[in-house]
Amino acid sequence: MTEHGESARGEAESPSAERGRRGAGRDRGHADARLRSHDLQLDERSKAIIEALQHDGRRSYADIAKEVGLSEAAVRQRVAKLVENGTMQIVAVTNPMQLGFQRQAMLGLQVTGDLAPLADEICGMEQVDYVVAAAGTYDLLVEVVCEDDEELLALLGRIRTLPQVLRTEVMTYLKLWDQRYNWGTR
Amino acid sequence: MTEHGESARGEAESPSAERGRRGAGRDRGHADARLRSHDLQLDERSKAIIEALQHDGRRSYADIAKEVGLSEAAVRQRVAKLVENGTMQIVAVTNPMQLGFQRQAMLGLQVTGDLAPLADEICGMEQVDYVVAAAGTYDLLVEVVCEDDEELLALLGRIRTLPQVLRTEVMTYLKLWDQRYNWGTR
DNA sequence: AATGAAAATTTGACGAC
DNA sequence: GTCGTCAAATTTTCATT
Repeated sequence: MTEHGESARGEAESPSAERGRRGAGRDRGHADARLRSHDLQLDERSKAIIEALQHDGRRSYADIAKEVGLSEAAVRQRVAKLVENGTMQIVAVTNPMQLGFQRQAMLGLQVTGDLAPLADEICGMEQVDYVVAAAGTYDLLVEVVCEDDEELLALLGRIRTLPQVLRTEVMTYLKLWDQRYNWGTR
Repeated sequence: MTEHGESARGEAESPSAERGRRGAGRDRGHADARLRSHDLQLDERSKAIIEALQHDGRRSYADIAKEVGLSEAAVRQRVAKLVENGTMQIVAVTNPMQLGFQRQAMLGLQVTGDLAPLADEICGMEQVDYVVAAAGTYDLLVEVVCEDDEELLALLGRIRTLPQVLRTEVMTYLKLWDQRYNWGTR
């Protein structure tokens, strides 16, 4: 079944399906904003389904069904809906460290001018995995993942060269303590 | 993703399976550090497998096999190994916004004393989804996801009350631009 | 890594609540 | 609209090479 595979990402283009928290796909605005957060009211069983899949995205529907007290078909339908909604997506997430990316950092950028085009340009850089506009000291927060210091240095050079970037602060990661993705079920 | 997540930061039970990037699980130290990043050399087919699963974590092995030119069994074995290693994990990631968490922020903390116990305590707060020790202006970067401003305010109150926290800067998220999780295959 | 057979799961359709 | 049952198709598992 390529299917469910497909359906799962089928809409890859589908908005929220594209991202979870950091590390999830890359969706930006939600294309289908039909469903607003306040419209969503998950019952306990859907939450349980999400929790199960947050632990193991390939767990069988039958297995989950037994756990939450629904039929396999019901679980399947709910998962499909959650994915269509963009409420959830099932994906592989990789470990940068294990893959040889040993230098991660958060960049705090103070910029001038229109944020959108700048953000787009920065998003286009392959070492960048997270770009968010913020209110506070920095206008843009950018998380980057590099193989080593040399790559980070080169990246900083490119970013600082951008005309709109006034100041760049580098917050090098020393140790990652915690990271979660269990929204909606806490 | 304990895998990469985990390996990155922990060895949760399944290491990387527990986290991707932000938003992935919550692994911290890697128990099975057998595999160090520099030991890892993925061939093109494993990369292709990872890429396929990054798009759709439930895609069938048979389907992937056709695409990468391996047998189903081979794909399955490689995936199992990648997950065991903590290089990758397949999980559901949810969209905070869609689930009613409309206030996200990055907190920059300046602290004193031993970082570890403080980081652990902050990790224990349910609104916290990402804690990283950094070099720079802030000792600790904490990403939080709240339902609303009231919850954020309450959380800030708790954090600022902690004896070790000298200063807290709040960088409220205005717009999420990009978020990726395709490490290892860029 | 690949093959083949057995077991389990997913899929799609249909009916019921 | 959501759920459950059922049979068919597909996939996964496991032993084997």
